[in-house]
Amino acid sequence: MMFPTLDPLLHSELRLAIMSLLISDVEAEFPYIKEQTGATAGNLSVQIDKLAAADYIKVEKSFKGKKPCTICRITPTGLKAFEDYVKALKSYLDVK
Amino acid sequence: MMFPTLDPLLHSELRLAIMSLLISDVEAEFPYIKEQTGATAGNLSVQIDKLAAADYIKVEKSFKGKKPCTICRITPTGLKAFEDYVKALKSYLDVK
DNA sequence: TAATTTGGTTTATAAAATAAACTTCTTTAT
DNA sequence: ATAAAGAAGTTTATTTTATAAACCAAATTA
Repeated sequence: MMFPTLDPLLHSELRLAIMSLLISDVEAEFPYIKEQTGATAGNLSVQIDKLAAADYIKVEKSFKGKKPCTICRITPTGLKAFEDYVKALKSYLDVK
Repeated sequence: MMFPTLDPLLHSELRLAIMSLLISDVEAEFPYIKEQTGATAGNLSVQIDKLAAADYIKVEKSFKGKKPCTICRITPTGLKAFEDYVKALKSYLDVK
């Protein structure tokens, strides 16, 4: 096949946005990701779980004062996957 | 929202591959697209229909000798959509 | 003439995305 | 002190999408 497969975990608008954020921001809290992506909390929760299950991100739960706080960070695996995804996408986009 | 929405019609591996082919090749026959994308005929047929329904491509059916022949071409609408999609994607990928 | 191949379409199933409903705890207002 | 509202998520249900399997008609090959 001339087109490489696109990692289905990354080929999703919301998950890609999450990863994109985590690459530039190093770490981000749930509400911040929610605000930046415009996603609903439910959708975001589900997609974060999927990324975490694949070890693309790490999720750390703690308390900020009395409130629960969920922090996400990208992993080396996730970074590699993102880079590979971008590379693969280029085969589709660099049409010349 | 800081991430633009990605046209769901294009944010699909197979449909994107089809569009990518049609941009470089101007026109392509069903079996050629099938071979280049590695898709099954059924899947390809469905996805071509969706692109045609949105007027992203035009499908022309004829006969080549005795055999049916399905030719696909991208439309100006499709080209515009593809360009917009690429532009939108860059917001996700150009992480710096 | 029977089996196989070509060129597809239609239908059914599996997987994914998304939203709606719910939970727990906190803060604010009465 | 208590009720209402808000924050921070999770769980579950629904819808959509992708994909494969089954099918069909005509042509070719054995």
